[in-house]
Amino acid sequence: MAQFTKKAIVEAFLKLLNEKPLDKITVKEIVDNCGINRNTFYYHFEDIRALLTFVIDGEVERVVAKHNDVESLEEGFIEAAHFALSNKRAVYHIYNSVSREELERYLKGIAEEVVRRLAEGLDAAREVAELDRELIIHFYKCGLSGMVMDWVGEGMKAEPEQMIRSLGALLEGSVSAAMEKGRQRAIKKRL
Amino acid sequence: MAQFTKKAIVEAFLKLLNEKPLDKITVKEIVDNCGINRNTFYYHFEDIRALLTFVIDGEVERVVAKHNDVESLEEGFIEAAHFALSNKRAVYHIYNSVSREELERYLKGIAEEVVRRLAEGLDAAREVAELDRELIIHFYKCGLSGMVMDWVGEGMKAEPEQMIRSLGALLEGSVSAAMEKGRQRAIKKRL
DNA sequence: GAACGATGTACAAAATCCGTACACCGTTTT
DNA sequence: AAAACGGTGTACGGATTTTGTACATCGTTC
Repeated sequence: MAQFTKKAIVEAFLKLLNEKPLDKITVKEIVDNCGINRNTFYYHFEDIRALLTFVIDGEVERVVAKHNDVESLEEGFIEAAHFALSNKRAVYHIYNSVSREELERYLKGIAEEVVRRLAEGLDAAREVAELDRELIIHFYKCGLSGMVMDWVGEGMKAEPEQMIRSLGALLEGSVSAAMEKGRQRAIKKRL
Repeated sequence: MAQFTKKAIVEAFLKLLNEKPLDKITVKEIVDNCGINRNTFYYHFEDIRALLTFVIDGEVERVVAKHNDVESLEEGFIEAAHFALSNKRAVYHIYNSVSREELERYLKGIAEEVVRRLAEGLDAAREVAELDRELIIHFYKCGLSGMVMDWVGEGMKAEPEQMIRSLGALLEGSVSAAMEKGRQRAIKKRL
């Protein structure tokens, strides 16, 4: 497995993304930048969009994977935020090259996984109507992804640590509270 | 060119060398550490010794290559010294795992190239008897390699910048002076 | 002295990478 | 308008690299 070539492509891509917007980057540039053949690029990725997806997915995976409790999930977020900060211009260029819709789709995908994990951990022992459960998750998903979207849109100024810690506390507390209310309504309905 | 696999091997090796002495490191460990097949190691290197040589040679090359004048040569040295400092334990483990003879052979190889370049630049226009010239180069070669040897042996405490700058000045001045004396003796002899 | 783990080697198969060539498209130049 | 240019995506054969498996050897351990 020449895992390393693929990594080199990603690195070259991030490097270029720190210099210019996505649509100014060509396959040839990437390829020249890490000294491989153009076909090798196409062997690993369908096109530049696929490469972008791969990079983002990789980051996402690093956030979500193996982070099952709230604390380690926070760690994951902080890691990701620092990655974003150290590639500020890259994130900026992605943010401005990709449509809002696509970005939100990505972010909500992550947020959903995150909230769902949190909820799973919290309401494991409780009974909550599926509908309420989904509604609540949906709400928090939007809140979370919206926050991240705005954070990037506003130039990633807020401190990741502080922001994420307090967001984490908020989530942990209010998700369980909301779930509880949902449970009570579910009980009421049943009577 | 899977240049990247070879690099990964080197990195894994350096990482391990930061943890334990050379003779405690196995091929399997290296190979496991970067997720490749054991044969892939043997495809790139004959054995661990060859890998060690490769690593050192690579460093040497970075020092000597493209550094033709005294100033840029100093830069090269400082770079190498910083590499050594950031891999302090690795250098320490190499230092203690390899025989003094071998180490000196390496160091003198580098030193010779360095001094010879310096001398070439300085006595290009002068006439110096070959014998004297070689003697002088030999002397400075030993001085230089000995200094480095001791620097490592004493735990690389001295500041690289300062050390190398003053050593550079000393070399530049005294090599040319020595060469001059050599030239005068050569003239004397001729009469 | 048997079991073990590491080494170094051999070889065939699989995976990866490269060179070349081609069709396509949008932009720029003439 | 036609030609030239530069980028994209694809195809394919051949070269290079990586892997799996197996084996003989050697020093250590039990």
